[in-house]
Amino acid sequence: MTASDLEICNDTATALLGWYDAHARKLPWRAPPGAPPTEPYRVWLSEVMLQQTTVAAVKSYFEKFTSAWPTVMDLAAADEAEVMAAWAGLGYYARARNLIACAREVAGRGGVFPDSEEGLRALPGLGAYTAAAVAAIAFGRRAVVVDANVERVVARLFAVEAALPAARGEIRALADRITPDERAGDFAQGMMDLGATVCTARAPKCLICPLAGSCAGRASGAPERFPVKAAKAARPERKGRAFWIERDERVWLVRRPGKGMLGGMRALPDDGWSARSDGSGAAPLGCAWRAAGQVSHGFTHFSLVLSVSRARLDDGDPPGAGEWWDIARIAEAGLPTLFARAAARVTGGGE
DNA sequence: CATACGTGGAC
DNA sequence: TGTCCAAGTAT
Repeated sequence: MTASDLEICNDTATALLGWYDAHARKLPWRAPPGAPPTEPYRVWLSEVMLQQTTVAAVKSYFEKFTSAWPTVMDLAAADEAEVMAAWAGLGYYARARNLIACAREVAGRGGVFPDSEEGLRALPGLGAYTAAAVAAIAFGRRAVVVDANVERVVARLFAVEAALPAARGEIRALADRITPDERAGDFAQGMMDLGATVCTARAPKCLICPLAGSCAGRASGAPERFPVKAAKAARPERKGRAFWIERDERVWLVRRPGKGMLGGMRALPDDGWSARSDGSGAAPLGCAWRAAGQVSHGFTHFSLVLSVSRARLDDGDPPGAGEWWDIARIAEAGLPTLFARAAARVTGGGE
């Protein structure tokens, strides 16, 4: 990098930090600019919750988790089923499984998080982004923090023509160039705030952007063209069935296998639908089923039309392993949204 | 490098 | 209404 390049990068960091000082969003897990950092537990918890998830969706979950489990030691000692149920509705449930595993690993270290990016990266559920974010935000380490916001801001700033995901390496190298040695945590959060509120995916607000003066994307006249993205595959539509089995004001719930779709979560019994294929259509019991409606649900890589059937089982064994759950307390079962919607078809609650 | 993995909001 | 998108990680 030439001396003049270096100057441009320093100016970028300075402008971004100045903007952050004045415009930082106030968030429950965030220390104000310049203040002592939030404790590592809260930074880590928020970062895991925020993976592929909007700030608005995370807020209530963050409050719920920090109230129930104020420290990483509390979370490590928590009942797994309670943690999974508390996560219900937030999606990407592998995060919750990894959250528990990570808390227990940290508890084994006396409740102390590693303070280096490399040490953090070795923990379950912490990839390149989260390890860098926690190192920078909680420990003030210089780390190159690249999430979707930073990718977009950097791709526009430098008018990166290569398409994602192949452009990841190039964008990361550019992000490295503009990351300052000091205040790396504020810089990272400032870049993310800028991406979330100014340099937005659609209709970027270049007129109020602190980096507009040096932005190649803006100079090109079409900043919204960046980052260039590869075309996505079409998502198939699958059909499946779910079964509401009722006895004495209770419903039969199962727990899904630890891995795969909705892994580890409570659920209604179903007919084995998956991203790869429709369900078998077969009911788990030979009894009088009544149709209770349909739920259309979009997942990331496929969409599902789920037909809900109900039956009363007054005597005899319910199918497989599971538990009878009080219908009046169905909201506390921690059903993922798909099954919560299916249950609502029967109970009339929610939708 | 590609794929599996949730959900809700914006347009 | 359908499509895109969001503070990604694991395999």
